[in-house]
Amino acid sequence: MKENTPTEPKASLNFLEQIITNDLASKSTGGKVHTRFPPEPNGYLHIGHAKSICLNFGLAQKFNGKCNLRFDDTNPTREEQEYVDSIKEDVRWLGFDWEDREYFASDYFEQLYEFAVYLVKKGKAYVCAMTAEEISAHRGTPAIPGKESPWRNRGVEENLDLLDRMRKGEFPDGSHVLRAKIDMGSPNMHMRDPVMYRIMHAHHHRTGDNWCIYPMYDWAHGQSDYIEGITHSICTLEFEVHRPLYEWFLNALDLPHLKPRQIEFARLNLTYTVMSKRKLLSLVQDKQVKGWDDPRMPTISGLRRRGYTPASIRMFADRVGVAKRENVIEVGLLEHCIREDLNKNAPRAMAVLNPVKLIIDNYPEGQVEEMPAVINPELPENGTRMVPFSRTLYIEREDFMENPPKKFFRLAPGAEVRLKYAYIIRCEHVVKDADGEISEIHCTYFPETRSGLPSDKKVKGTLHWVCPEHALEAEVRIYDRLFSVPEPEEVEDGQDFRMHLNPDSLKVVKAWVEPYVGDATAGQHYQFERNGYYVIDPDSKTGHLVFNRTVPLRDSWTKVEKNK
RNA sequence: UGUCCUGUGGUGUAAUUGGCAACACGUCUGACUCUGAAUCAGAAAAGUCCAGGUUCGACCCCUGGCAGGACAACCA
Repeated sequence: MKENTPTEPKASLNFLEQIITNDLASKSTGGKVHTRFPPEPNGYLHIGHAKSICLNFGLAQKFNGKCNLRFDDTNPTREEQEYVDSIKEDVRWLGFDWEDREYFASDYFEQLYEFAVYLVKKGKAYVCAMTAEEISAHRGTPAIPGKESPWRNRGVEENLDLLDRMRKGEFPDGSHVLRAKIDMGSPNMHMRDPVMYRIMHAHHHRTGDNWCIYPMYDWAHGQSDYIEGITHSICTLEFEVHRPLYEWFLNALDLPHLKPRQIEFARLNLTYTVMSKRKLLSLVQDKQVKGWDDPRMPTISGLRRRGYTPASIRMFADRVGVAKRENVIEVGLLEHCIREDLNKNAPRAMAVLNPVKLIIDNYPEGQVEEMPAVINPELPENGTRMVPFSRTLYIEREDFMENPPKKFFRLAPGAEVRLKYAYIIRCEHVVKDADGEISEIHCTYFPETRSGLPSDKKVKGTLHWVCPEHALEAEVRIYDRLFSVPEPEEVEDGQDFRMHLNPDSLKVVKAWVEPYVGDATAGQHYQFERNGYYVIDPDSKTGHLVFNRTVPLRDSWTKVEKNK
């Protein structure tokens, strides 16, 4: 089937594009742009990472450069192959290609070690035997300068020997570290002799037991960027204070080639959402959600299962923009992006989620008509599907009111509406059960108003419907926002963000859907007309359809009602 | 009582570098409609954190405040 692919030109440049444009003009990066997306494989990617992925790969695309995928795997105690796999799947799913440039910081361990030896020989690094607690105590606070380590002025030969023995495994964890010799009095904490290597006798997912010393982030990252020929190393704001250190290492190494430059941007925040890995993990562990790919999670795998498309997420990343100021994006924008994509591309179907029986008294018993229905009015060339119509139907319970308010365009005693793709009907009377609940709505139909026939008869409302005889039963999972307040992380001391969990974030209902969706497979999107966008969940099996609600249609009627 | 970063409609991002603020989402009207969707037309909404200064002219430059954020893992 044909699909709509939205593209939009962008006039002005964001601050990253401006920097790159200038660098290109001045040839300061050799006329090249080379970025990287550097996840640590210790968890699942979320929508915030998607922003970074779109930024890094997008910038490379826009300026005819390249973008690497690099796993920042310098801490063997937290990282696993499982995460490497999920990250690759997510980046690929988002639509980006790192070609053969799949790298791991752990590939550079040997090179990094040689760099470290160089710094030791230059007198710019030393082995320190203080405990973690002592180092911490000596470091001071942001407002109070630190004190120098007693080991700071050891000779080069001794440092070399100690470093060598650290690598060989002669020392237990925590007994020594290699530190850069910078300035314990620096107002920047990160410059107070930062740790470069720590001893960890741990098995690494890629290097196995080859190493028992592992580089710290600050020591590994910039040098990895350099090794890969990265020109613009784009990261989030919290690394801003690390930049002097990033540059210090690169300078101290007296490197022959072009040095990368670190540029920071403000991370994504979303209303009604938490984004920190720790908090997301706690939701999984406490079983508040069913896993990392629960459709309520802001993880890429969760959004995918929810029914978000790669195009919608890319569009979102484009529209939120990039800057250096803290921001909180309204989820409404994300929802708008998926609606825009799905409106243009998702086939329509009729589904009734909360049925009430409707009987057309003057329609021949036993007769079934196949009504042609447009698959997608935005893509008329995709044709029509046939929907069976009969004397007894299901319509949505909320589409009928015995005592309707004014401007209620739906069904009510004496009122006329169109059944979409079929006939105009008039409600004659209702039948109630013992509890006073409406069990049948009786109507008459006007044969000359059959869809497609010329008829002057006009009605204000159009209802969707389903024929119980032919409809398929389905499980529908109606998802809503996971949190009930815009900023769930804003809690008072002693309170927990989980107090803001939305108790109604998932409702499971039984529904009836028209037959033509029957042979669709997991991941297929639909618009249930007048209701919302849905996607077939991987749990779906033949004979047991499962749909997830991605997002409801905009609804100005219930909005009007609510505002009363 | 340290260092660094950031302050533009409700939200986010612009203003081609000093020429009286634009776009998107949202909101509100109205049109159209066999989806109360989509689409189309229109409106309200900031005078750019504050106070000075430079200038014919400041969101943009200078000075001083104020507010918010980041930084004290052998995490990334």
